Amino acid sequence: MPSAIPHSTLPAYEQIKSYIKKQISEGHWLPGDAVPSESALQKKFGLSRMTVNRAVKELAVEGVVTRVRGSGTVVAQLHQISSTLQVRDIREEVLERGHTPGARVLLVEKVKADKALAQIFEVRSSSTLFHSVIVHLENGIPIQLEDRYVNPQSAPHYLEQDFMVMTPTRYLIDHAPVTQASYTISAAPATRAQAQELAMGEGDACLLMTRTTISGQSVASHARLLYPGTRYRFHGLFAL
Amino acid sequence: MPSAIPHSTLPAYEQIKSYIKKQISEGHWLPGDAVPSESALQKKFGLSRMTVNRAVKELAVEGVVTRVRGSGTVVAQLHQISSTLQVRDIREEVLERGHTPGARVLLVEKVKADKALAQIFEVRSSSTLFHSVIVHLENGIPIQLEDRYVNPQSAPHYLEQDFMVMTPTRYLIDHAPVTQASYTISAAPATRAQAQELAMGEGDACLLMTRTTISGQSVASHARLLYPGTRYRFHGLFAL
DNA sequence: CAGTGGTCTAGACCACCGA
DNA sequence: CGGTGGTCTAGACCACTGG
Repeated sequence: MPSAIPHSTLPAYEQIKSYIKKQISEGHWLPGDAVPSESALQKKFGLSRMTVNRAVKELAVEGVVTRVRGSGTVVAQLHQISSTLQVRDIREEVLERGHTPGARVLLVEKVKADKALAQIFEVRSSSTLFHSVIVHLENGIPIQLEDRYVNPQSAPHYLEQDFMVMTPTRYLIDHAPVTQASYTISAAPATRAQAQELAMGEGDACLLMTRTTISGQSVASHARLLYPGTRYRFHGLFAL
Repeated sequence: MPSAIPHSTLPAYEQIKSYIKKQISEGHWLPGDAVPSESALQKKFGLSRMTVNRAVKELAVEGVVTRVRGSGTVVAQLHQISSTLQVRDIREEVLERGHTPGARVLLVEKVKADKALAQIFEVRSSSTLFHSVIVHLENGIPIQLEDRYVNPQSAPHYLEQDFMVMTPTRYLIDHAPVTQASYTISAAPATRAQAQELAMGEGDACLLMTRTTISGQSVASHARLLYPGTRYRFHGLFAL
């Protein structure tokens, strides 16, 4: 009697997951408490071990439980409020909100890498880099000042793009497949020039995201993304 | 001939994952390109379909590929630079850095919910709430101003805690199991009072995280966490 | 319709942990 | 040592997609 999918019902492994999450969220199983072993759950639900294993393994990936081979499964100690922070193309983000994206290209140029840039890109000082500065708009209002350097080796035709319609992020995604990226989020006051472009006051609080992406073996791009603190925020959601 | 784990080597499914990720990161397969079907990979690697399925399924969960039932698997369009942003207990974070945590308790009180708080907590106006304001220190330097409201129903003994040694976050994790949490990250200027507690200037840029956690059926806590923009940042890392 | 991925089974061998 | 989770197999039925 294979395939016990009860038709129009949740998959069996989802039911096991729900059961376990319910016990935890209702406080019956506290952090550190043991979760029934796979064989126990197998008997309880009348399912094969592979199915039970999938359910509990996914909960472990989600950080709900902790598994130790040879020892057992326990309710995770730290219900870390972790969730994937989506870092996406700003233009697509605006479109998704049903608003009108826009861009003002302030600068597109070649530059020689100074010491700091050379270190970030792991190239010799005075190597050529591409540089662009763009203000992104949402319904005509500035929401991001993008100051970006690009490695010519990763995207030789970067400077020829029309950044009014194709954002640098989008172009790089398509032409320099990302293998790694690191970012930091902090806060910074707007300089006089930045404040002017973002239509805010000098010294006003901004969100600053710096992002470095690696494509293949080389550093492809380094960007400083400045958001008006009052007009932009990152969201996250965590659900058991 | 079961169990073809080649001993001291990566699991078979990891090898398939590596193979696919390598093709993508080397640019052989571009976003939108088809990934070989499970049956094709099965033949290529000489593995059972379940093993192949696990490999590709995990890549789908990680956002590397997109799968459509009946259609096939393609390289994901947007290599979203998404990574789990860990939101953790500040004290544990400081300890992990090998530094000395500290705290100054500025305020611990009962309050009547005003309209805004009543809405957040989904209780009647003028219901009782707990309120605490604490400055968290790292090596004696202020790094977070925590202004938190707590639902008495979720943590009746909240006010009796010694927040010098047990952070509110930690206490709530242990006593009000989190089932959901939502947060936003934005930037804000420090008010005069905030600036004083955080040892910075009035109006200086701060990172502001607001976080609301739900435990069971009720809103357990709402916190405004203010970080000096120059002394604190969130990190993230994404790797294919 | 054939091909795809989604789910499931009933076994199996293994590495590891704690008693 | 027995029990745990980690991995794997060789089948299977199903829902869905596309031509």
